[in-house]
Amino acid sequence: MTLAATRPRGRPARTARPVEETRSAILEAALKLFSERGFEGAAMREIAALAGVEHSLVRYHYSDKATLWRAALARLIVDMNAHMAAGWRTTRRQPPLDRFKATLRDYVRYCARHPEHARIMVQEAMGESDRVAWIAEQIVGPQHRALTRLLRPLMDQGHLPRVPLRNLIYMLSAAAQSPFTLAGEVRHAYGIDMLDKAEIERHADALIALLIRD
Amino acid sequence: MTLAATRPRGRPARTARPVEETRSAILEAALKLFSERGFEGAAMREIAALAGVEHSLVRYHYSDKATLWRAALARLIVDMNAHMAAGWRTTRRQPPLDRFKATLRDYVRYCARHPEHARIMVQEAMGESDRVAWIAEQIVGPQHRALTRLLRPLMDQGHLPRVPLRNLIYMLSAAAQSPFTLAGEVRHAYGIDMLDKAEIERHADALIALLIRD
DNA sequence: TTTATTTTAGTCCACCTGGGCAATAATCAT
DNA sequence: ATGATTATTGCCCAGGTGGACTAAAATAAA
Repeated sequence: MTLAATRPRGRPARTARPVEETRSAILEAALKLFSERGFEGAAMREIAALAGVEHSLVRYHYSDKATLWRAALARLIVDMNAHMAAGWRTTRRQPPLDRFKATLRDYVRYCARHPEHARIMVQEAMGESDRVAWIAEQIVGPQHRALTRLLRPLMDQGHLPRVPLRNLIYMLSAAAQSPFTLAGEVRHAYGIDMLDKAEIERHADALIALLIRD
Repeated sequence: MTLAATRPRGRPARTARPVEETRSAILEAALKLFSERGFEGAAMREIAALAGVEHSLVRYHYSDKATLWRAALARLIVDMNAHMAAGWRTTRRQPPLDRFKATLRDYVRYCARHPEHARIMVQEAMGESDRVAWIAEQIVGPQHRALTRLLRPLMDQGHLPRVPLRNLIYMLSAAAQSPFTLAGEVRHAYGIDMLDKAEIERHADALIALLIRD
């Protein structure tokens, strides 16, 4: 009893964009909506719409909602590692303390560009879902091990406050991320756009001043 | 065509608990679920169930989902103000720097006991909802004004790093909250319970060491 | 060419969602 | 005692949800 002139089923003629572009668009949309509304709050149909695609296609590429979530986060990590590694290489021959300062600044820039990162971490870190375990194992573990190697010698030389490394890492990351994670709040409370280049650098300066003792 | 022996409609005989207790239970449940799953993710029926109440009753006391959310957050603020004000009074005759340290410690304790607070802030701070505006006006504004009055003289005396106050406030709060907001992650990554008394005090020590220069 | 695989879109479903509404006992005011 | 108000429940609804399944064109393989 179909009466409206509906488009026929199936793959449309005139092929659209290449597959990798489609997958990429889906992951990007997923990241945005998961970070804005949480896992349950983000609807797959909405993610599909944002990626300009039908909702069944999302389930074709990523069979589950959970699978989609994991794929989106995996991409986030790859991006972050690439960003930080690039910055790390460009400071190759500098003295360790300067190198650390540059890395901090680089991390602040990353936080500004990818506020979804911290937001998703917070959203998932409480519930009983197995997503927490996945995050802890895939992301937090490696990241903290790397940070420990970086921070310990600096602390031994007195450039950092002498506190348990674990606590320092959590304070450091949170302090770097916070104004960008809460950018909407800052905008409403202060009328300031945290994504402004000058604001980002100002915050990097503040973080360095807070941490480093030289 | 009802065939099962269903309980009759209406208020049940043998009155249950007093109203204020019911309302309180609802707000508590709401706070828990909103913080764990976000505004959209938390279902009113689930909130009701957690409060041991039928879902229509939630809508009787708090007509909207949005209204319920506001009521829950309002209660959170009242609790926080009470907690912090109490601590503030007990340090009455101490020198300002000691008083500030004690306040920091007290704030860390509050963060440990109420991780929902920070989690909800993060969850709402991005979307376009009017809840962000509400938070900025009702919570962030007053809080930051009070903190500014507290921090400025200490910074002038060189007890704090000389950075823009706004950035300092965001870094300070985030650093205090972070390991408790992410308690689930910490548990998975380090096998440590952040709600343990010793861990809480350890983090307070770390925060004080990070901030204060004397 | 024919055939199999890949990538896309449409449809259906059982379930859950927030909200609306009526029923009803408890409580309070008169 | 009676009538209004308060606090609670049960039930209904239109709309949205994730997921299973089908239809069909594009592409690769034979």
